[in-house]
Amino acid sequence: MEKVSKAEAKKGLPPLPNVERYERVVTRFAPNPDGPLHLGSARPVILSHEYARMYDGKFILRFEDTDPKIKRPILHLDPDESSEYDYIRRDLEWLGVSWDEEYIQSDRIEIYYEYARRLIEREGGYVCLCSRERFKALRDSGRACPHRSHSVEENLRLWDKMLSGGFKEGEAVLRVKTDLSHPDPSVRDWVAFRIVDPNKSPHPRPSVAEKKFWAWPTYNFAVTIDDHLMGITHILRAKEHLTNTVKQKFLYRHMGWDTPEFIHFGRMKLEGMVLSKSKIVKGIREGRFRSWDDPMLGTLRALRRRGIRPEAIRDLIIDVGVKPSEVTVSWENLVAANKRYIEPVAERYMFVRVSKGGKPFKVMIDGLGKSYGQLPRHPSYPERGVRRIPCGSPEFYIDAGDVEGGLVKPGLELRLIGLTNIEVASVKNHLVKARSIGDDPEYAKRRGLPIVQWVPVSGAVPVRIVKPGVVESGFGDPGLRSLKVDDIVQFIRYGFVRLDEAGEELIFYYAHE
RNA sequence: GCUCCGGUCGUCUAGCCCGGACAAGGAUAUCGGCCUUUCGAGCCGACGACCCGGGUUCAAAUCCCGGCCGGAGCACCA
Repeated sequence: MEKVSKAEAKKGLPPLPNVERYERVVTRFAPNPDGPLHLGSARPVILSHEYARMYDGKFILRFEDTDPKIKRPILHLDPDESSEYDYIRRDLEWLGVSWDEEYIQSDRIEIYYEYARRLIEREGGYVCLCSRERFKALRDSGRACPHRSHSVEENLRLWDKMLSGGFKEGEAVLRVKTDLSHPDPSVRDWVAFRIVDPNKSPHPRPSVAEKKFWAWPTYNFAVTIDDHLMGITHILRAKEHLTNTVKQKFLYRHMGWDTPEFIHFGRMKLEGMVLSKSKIVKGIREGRFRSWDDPMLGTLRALRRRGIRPEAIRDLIIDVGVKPSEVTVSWENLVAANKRYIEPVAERYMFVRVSKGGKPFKVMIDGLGKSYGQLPRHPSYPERGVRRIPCGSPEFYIDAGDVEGGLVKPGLELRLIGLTNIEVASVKNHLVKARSIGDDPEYAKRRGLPIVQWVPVSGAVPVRIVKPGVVESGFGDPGLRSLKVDDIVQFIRYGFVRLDEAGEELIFYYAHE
């Protein structure tokens, strides 16, 4: 009860500006489907979705796949995906985000063509035949290119030629008239459509490729048309889009449309995590990462595999809010948010590591008068009961770190949690001899004995734990056999882990302490 | 280089628009205590910040100017 209310007590988002101007708040998330989502992309998702929810509005998912050449969309990431771009949908669903409408821009090319025509007719755009270099030279000195003064008729004729494949790549573009003296040269008459040869660079989606489009809208054009057509009222995006907003406002003006509210926030990085798509691709190719869900990565699927809960990510993003400055969230902040969710549900198990060389440390206990140990499933919730851990013989594996760290030495006393107190007699070649000195936990407490975890040799379960950059091996207690894949448990004195694969050996992914 | 935008405890954040009850609040981390058959969780306490310099004002974290530092953009990418 306490913990739940604490997680929910997280402060909400600040109000959105000018909500009263609109009948209903409409937000959207518009990813380029060229890779799975990561923590950075989760920010616009969560924020947009959360605001839509907060105002009982509408949330739209829109795939922006209008570049078949440079940022080629990826259709599938996993073999079992039935439909195109499913990996994005899965990431969103995992995050707990649901959308009211979904669009794919490559299905809407003809719509953009229609609005391009209108733009030309409203004298807001023109077909430019300058080479890239020539236009740049003119633009940088604030001069118009000769095509800017073409008549509407001439522009329409050239536009049709663009559509019908009459121009090769680079020979013509459709430009939006802006301000030739705008301080930012990239704003001056920006490109709305370019030519992409459908034979050389077919769109990855077969249904689109077969239409053989020659003219492709740029991001700024397609976004503006769609945002208007879909009735988006509040656009939340990273501040890398600041100049895009400037550019898009010219198009809104040409078309006679009201502009929505633009809200820009800084980038969000996660300390020590690789988020950059290009770095991930490079790392996978070079073999430094196993795949898109390598535990070193900040992709959502990597975090999920490690046992990070989507609720924690949501809390974190809402806590960070919409500030325009860049933030680097520390891993500890995420861990703290995550613990709030997993600590109350994670049952306790025991795991011991073997030594570096792969050999386990074994302790043989003289005078152990019992055949099982006992551990509460969760110490804070005794009502969940206790687990009996049978031990056929008085032989146990103990953690290599405890022995190597000096906790286990002749003459020293310690307590095997939930089992017994012992006095160590000797330590030789990975074999510890000890004798039981009673089971009383009060004794251990009074004497301040170190309390360590253990695993009975009979029934010990081989365990591997994948951590960022390393894999640790050891044994887990027999109770582990009843776990299912995806279960998150706590290994006592080790940390939280998620069961990833259950075979003869159990493979866990490490979350955090 | 040019054009924008930012700088509050180690980290994240509230406050800044509309100066005063802010000798700056919360979270997390750290340290100490309590509790506990985990070095977990919980509870209590401690530590800890307004980038710097000027100006305006009775009064500045809040307004103005300069500097420094950081970020984003400068594509026929999204």
